[in-house]
Amino acid sequence: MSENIVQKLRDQIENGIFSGTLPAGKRLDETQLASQFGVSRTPVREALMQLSAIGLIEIRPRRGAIVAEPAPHRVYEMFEVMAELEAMAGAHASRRHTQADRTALLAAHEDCARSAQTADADAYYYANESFHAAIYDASHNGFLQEQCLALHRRLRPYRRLQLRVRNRMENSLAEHDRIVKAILDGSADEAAAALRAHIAVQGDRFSDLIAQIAAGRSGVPA
Amino acid sequence: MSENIVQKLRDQIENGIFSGTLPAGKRLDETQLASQFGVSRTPVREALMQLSAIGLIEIRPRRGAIVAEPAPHRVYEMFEVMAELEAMAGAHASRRHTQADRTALLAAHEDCARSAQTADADAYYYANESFHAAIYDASHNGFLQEQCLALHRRLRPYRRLQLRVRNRMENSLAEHDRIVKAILDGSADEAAAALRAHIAVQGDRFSDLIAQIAAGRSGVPA
DNA sequence: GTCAACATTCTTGTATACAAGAAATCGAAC
DNA sequence: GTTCGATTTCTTGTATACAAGAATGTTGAC
Repeated sequence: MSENIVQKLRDQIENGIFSGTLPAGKRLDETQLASQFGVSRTPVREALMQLSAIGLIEIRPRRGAIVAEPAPHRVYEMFEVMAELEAMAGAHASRRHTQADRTALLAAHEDCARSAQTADADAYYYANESFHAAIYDASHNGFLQEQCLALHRRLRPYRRLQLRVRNRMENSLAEHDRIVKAILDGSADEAAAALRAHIAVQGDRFSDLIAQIAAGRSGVPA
Repeated sequence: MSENIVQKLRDQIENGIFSGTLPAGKRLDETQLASQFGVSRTPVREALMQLSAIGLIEIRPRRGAIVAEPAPHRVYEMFEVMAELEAMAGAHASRRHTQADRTALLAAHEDCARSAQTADADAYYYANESFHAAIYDASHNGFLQEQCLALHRRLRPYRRLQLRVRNRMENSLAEHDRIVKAILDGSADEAAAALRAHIAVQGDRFSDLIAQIAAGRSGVPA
């Protein structure tokens, strides 16, 4: 029961950030959070520090914590790194996968296909997470797996926006197909290239989105 | 002056870990550390949590913190990831470097050469850090730079052991030469390959070292 | 003599009190 | 009317007190 208070707080605040209840730039008052969750400031501070370590919030000395608001170009940089890490995971997976890995990867892939067929964006979203997790798993590099999961998680809110884009699900599924084939074939370079492209396109789409928003803002008078 | 207490504690403990004063597996008693540094337990706890976030120590609920003792294969995994991140940084650097980047990279390279000539392992060690930092810098991807610096730092104690190995400095310098040429030439693939090899060899050497120690331990009766 | 259970002690986890720095507001002077 | 400064208030940073769980040692029974 102990120490889970911090964990719980961390998750709650994190959810608040992902769900938009706590928008970027929002100030996080320790006292207020403490009374809101019915605990003292101590565990709140610890939770905030953990979130700060992940990069989700920013703690400015003596000036409190705010929800981090990474500049768009920073998010793009993160997608660049993510692409490379995924490519690496794919390359290793293609060389090291076991029979169990094959099974898991194919199962996740079929889940994605099902969700795409019914055009269920939410279901696709979760199936997609499992798909990528299966690749990390098959890389048989525990550290790489951790890094990928952490970054994947951190980019979640930016990826989520993108499934709305027209045909994104179909395209994504086609890309998955190429990835699966390469991994099961043991073609490390092809797997890496396919994954690199699969992720890079998300960074590009994110950039487009930002550009659109910027254009919309400056073009249309408020 | 405030908040630096935590920073200071973090650095002190970190130094203790790197220097071996706090060996892996050592239990870190909050009360003891607090009285040792003349502060209360609160900032000590915060420092420990930060170190835990980096992965340098491990906090077991209700059972205190111990200096992390990553399994050798985990360290090897970390070198694998480091190799890929450095390769990525090198590739980007070769495409994006500015005149200032060239200058900085060459200066760091020459520093390394000087240290190697005088066979000054410590000096080489620091020059080498600057050399790699210059590459991260030239990648013009701030997030990648942060990730590289963090991992580089975390692998520091394992890298440090290796300069003692015969001819390691000369070989390292030759590898640096290849890397510099590739980056300044704008040959992204060659830069990536050179850096990947440069780091991978360290992982291999680490493995050899572990194997040697294991063999020595089981071979020679205590 | 050994094993198990209970009690004691030690350490962590949480709450609260206190101190110090930052921000905001109010007032005065230009 | 605006700007600069001081005071007050609010929030964070640190210390300490208290509670709860884990580890260890002792005692008793088999």
